[in-house]
Amino acid sequence: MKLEEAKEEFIQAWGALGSSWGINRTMSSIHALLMANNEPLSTEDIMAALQISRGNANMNTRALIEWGLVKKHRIAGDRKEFFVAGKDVWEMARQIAKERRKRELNPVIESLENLKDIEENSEEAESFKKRINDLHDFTSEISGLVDKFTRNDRNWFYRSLLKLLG
Amino acid sequence: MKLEEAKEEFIQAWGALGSSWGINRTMSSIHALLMANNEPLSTEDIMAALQISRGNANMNTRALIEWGLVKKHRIAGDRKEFFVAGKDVWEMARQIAKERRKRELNPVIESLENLKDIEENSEEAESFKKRINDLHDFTSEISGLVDKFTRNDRNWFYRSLLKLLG
DNA sequence: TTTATCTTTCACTATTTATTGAAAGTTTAA
DNA sequence: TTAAACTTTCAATAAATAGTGAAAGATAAA
Repeated sequence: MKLEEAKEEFIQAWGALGSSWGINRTMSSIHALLMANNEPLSTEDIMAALQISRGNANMNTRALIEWGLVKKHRIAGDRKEFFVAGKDVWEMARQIAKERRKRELNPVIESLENLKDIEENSEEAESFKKRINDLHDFTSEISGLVDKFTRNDRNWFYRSLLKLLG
Repeated sequence: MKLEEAKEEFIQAWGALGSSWGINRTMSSIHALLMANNEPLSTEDIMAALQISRGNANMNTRALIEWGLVKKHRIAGDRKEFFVAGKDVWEMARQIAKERRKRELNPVIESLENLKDIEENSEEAESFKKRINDLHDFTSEISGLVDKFTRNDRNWFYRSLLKLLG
């Protein structure tokens, strides 16, 4: 397989993965494009490579920067902004986990906490309360795990993971 | 808070969580509705509770059954089909993890494997190969972890998790 | 300053995804 | 069988989401 061909297929696959995880296709394609290229790319490079508009390229590079997956990069003597993806896969995973925990897990946990004080005591109410409680315990544990993962250095998590995979 | 109010808020929250994870809102709302109600509900109950069409209710209950999150339930003397959600949160999480691994993680791993044989040896190609390799190692490890989680009984995973959280 | 270069915004448009509802299909009791 | 009760399908439509491009906003060299 040729390098360019491989890059394209990778951009394709990564874009598809993103979109099945609620991340827009262009955002993950840009991420893949930057991962596939060692050198920093400008907005225009991205526009050309993915055949997208300036506005779209701009919005999505900014989103990637917000997610901590991409950094701006200045090249001396050039006024353009360039972009590079982080090179460490574990660091990338940590950033994604961190963001998703903040954006999605935390609101649900909060919401479940609010649901705990139901005034009724019927059998139906008790059974509902139990489920909400189980769900709360579960999500809190997952949240704790993700927190450990995002806080600690990757070696710590890696060792634990290996132990777990045993 | 009143029970009915709590149920509605729960359906709301669960629906929102689903849609930020690439699962359609109706599907997760139905799941939440069934989790919130101990008794089996019919398609018509679901239509009425969520104000959705018959076709939509049917498609999404079927999807939930495919995902292993909901079961059909027959009530003696009634020709309708009724639906119930599984009661165990860990079992639910396992089913979801299992499905998503199959649908999303596995195709990416396969795709990354295909990208491994690049004929070029330039510095650029080598760097790309390394990233693909790292990504492959990472996703394979995650896949292995998810596999353990979905295969083993929950006590095993629970113990490991506690160790990890420890 | 001014002006050229680059970035951001946002109303509009296009695309994708979800939903409807009516018709076709299936099942079961009589 | 037949017919009522129920389920499924799918073309049409609606809703949600993503993308465009031109204009406005920055920024920095001259």
